[in-house]
Amino acid sequence: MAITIYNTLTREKETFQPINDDKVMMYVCGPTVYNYIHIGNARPAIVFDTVRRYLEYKGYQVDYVLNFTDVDDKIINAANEMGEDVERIANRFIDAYIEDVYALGVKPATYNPRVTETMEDIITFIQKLIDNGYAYEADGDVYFKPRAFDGYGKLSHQSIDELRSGARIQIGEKKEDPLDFALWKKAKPNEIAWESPWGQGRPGWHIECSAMAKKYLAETIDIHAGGQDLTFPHHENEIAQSESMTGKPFARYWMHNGYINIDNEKMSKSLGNFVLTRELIEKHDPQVIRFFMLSVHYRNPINFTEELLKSAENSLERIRTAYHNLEHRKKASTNLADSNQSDDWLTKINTAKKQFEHEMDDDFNTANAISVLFDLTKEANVYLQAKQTSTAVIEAFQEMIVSLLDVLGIQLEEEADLLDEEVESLIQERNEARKNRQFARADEIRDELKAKNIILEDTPQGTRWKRG
RNA sequence: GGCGGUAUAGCCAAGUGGUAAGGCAGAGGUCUGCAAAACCUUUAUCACCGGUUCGAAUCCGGUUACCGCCUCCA
Repeated sequence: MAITIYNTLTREKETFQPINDDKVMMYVCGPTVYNYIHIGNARPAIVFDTVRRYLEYKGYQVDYVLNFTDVDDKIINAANEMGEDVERIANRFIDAYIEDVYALGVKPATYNPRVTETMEDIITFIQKLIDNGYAYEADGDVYFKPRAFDGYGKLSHQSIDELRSGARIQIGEKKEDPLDFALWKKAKPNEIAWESPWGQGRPGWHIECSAMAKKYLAETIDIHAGGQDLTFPHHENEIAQSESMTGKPFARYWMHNGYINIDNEKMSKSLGNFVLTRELIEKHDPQVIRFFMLSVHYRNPINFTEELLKSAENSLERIRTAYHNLEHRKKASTNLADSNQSDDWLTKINTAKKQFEHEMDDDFNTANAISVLFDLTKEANVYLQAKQTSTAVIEAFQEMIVSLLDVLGIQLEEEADLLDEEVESLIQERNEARKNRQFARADEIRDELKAKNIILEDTPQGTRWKRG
């Protein structure tokens, strides 16, 4: 079955058909690097990484571009406040971004272009827009004229006149029309700047994405993604710039993720309720954070609370436990079990795979895909109740769990480390005690180990342990 | 004012015409020396009103509440 994607441009789910049969060109708007990222920034990173992983799972080669906005007003302000130069600040927070996001299981992008490294292309791009009559220079600034572009408003589904009547648009002194937006900003004295045909200055915010997508991908790309709030004006402006420049559609599918609220309130700096990703990672397993984010459809809002995160942790633990119980049982398994019966289970496992794909095909419905994982977990647990199990079936369960979790970007912990001799011998001693029905001593040992964070579980196949 | 979103059990969350997935939490049971893990059972007519339909959480109209974008913002 084909993948369908909800396209903001058409407001419909559409069958995904990339320009090239086996390759996908995907562009995701990255961060402006003037601070550590909060969990709202982490959501698109996780969500679109999952989209990318699924596309790869389906056999596509994905060229994934995520840009860093490493020069703009906010960074310049931050630099002034901190008394550092723009480049240092940007580098520091780019490193921090990469650290945070990799901890959350996000794969490295194919390209991470930076504005400061794309200056030539940006300037060429702007010049072409001026030459073609879509933009004009005014005292060292360059502005784009949305009215010159026919399709302006098609992404956010606003008519240009309604936008105009929006009371908050202010007329800049140099703009010919209040809707015009900056492609190039003249440098203030002593401000970081680049040489251009219009004098010293730096790019406006929107032009970088148009230039980078073209440079690293193509004039028409497959998927362009970002947070919901970028729809207007950022993405609308990108479309205007790119399509004015090339005369071709900019992106075929536009994807936008929903917001995160904190305790049912919008996360905002003025409310002081934003949660930095790195602080959260210090306190919580990043895999749990990722699992939590994916437990809601990417277009819906997520409410974040510690309680909900705890609930997600318990949920994920169920899958992990099943995996580890399979691992423990594998040692006692043989391949002598009735093969017909095994085939039934292998069929069930394969059905789960198909179901998982079906859900992911449907606009990356990770919430439902996760429920399929729970179904698979349940099947595995039921299977483990059998007196005799087949190694092949156990391994098939494990492989499927691992491979589906991998699509979601979640890895199970590595093989549990070995216990030291002292603990081993305590477990031995406890088993002896149990054999001799000395339960008081047995329980004592169990409590003792529990205090060391080692939890014992007795099964018909022997005692298994895990870290608490 | 324009555009859009959301309202489903104690909590979270899927579900765009056919009689409510899944998870967490709770209760009862099975298994266990006791636990743990697991399994079984158990908890909803889907914000409200009206309409279309043999049939609607799902379509249409209206109401209410909350939220987002229209200005930097994931």
